[in-house]
Amino acid sequence: MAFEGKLPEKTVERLSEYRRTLLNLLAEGVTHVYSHELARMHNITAVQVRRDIMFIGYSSSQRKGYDIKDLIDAIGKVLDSETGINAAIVGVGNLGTAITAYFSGKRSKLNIVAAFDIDRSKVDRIIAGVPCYHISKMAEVIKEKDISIGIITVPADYAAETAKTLVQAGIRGILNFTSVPLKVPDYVYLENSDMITLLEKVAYYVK
Amino acid sequence: MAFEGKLPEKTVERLSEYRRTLLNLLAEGVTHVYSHELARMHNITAVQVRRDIMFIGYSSSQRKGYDIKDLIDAIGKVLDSETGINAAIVGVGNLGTAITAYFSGKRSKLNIVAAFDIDRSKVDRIIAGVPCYHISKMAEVIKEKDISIGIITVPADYAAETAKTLVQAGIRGILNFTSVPLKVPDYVYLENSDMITLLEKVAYYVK
DNA sequence: GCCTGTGAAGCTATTCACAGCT
DNA sequence: AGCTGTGAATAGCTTCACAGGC
Repeated sequence: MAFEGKLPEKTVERLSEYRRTLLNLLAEGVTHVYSHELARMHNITAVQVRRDIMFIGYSSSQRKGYDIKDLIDAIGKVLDSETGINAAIVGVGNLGTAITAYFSGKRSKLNIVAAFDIDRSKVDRIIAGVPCYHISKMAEVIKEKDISIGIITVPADYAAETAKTLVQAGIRGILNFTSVPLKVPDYVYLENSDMITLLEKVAYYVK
Repeated sequence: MAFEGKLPEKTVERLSEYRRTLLNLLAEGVTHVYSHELARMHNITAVQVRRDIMFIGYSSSQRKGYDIKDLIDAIGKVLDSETGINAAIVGVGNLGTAITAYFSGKRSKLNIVAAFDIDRSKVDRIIAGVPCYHISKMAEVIKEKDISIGIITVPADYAAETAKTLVQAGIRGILNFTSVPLKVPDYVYLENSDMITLLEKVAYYVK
């Protein structure tokens, strides 16, 4: 019966990863896993896996490892919102399209339900299963569709104003794929993913 | 005179970010910054900035803040390889194209010099300034062009074999954008960036 | 015997607090 | 007076070591 405060960031990330592995295993007909198996698949230690699972308050009833189905449910219980969460993507370039496509029909509790772009040729079309609106409609559509997460994949020059519009429209979380550091109020959760930094990091350690 | 062991991971990431901000400031004609200014621009504390700069052994000579040009050089001295580093991207879909485009002509010490895909319609063309080869040529081109970093943006099903081929071809670092956890030998530096996990993380904290 | 759950130790990263420079 | 550089303290994360269950 998982009921706890906030989990460590790293644990949240890994739980998301475990879950996908577990779903794959389940699809292959596997019913149980040991912590050391899951660990090996993720290149981490078995203790780490057990620690993470401990955080969500799940316990394996058997000694045949964790019951995969139960574990998936337990992870869902802490990671997912009961009501479901809607996200929108702003910037339907290559990156935006890639991310949208990645998601099409994957999750049930977390969905990209709208895309926005300035380019009139993209507007009013369906991109990877998601309807695309003109950016001038952002605030309106966000409220209408109860969207709480904004994914920013616009060119750098538009990043700041996009973030501002999203915040004003009442978004609660932003996933920023631009290299521009954004300013958002405390109540908005901001996660950055900067490819240039990632590549420079790899380059540093390769050197 | 920066010469030190290995920097903390987070410091490496932030240095990369500082550098881009500093380059922008320089382009605007600014010559000096205080740690607290740089900090505000990145939503972190001034101590953090100073600590990071301390790690690279740079000292501001003046009390007018850090000399931007000098600081950029100092960061370059630790982050960049003297000889330059070449990278290749495997998988020229939307994501691969986006990343390649992001990089076109940006860095001088770090360049994407080749792209690979199975799709014959993409092969032998120039994608965002980078020549695209058929994946069967991977090992050959990697050796020929002295490529030491591989960026994986292929569909999940091909991720594992792509990594294997890259490693066998002598790559030293991998930047993995698929959601598949990869197995690589110790001497290969692996960095993962998983959009699904990032989005689920935002969803968790928004909830 | 082999696996899980977990207190305690160890390590990494951030923040505090302040001395020193100009 | 206002900024930088840094030892010391704290917080966050991972690993060790082992008790307890089948």
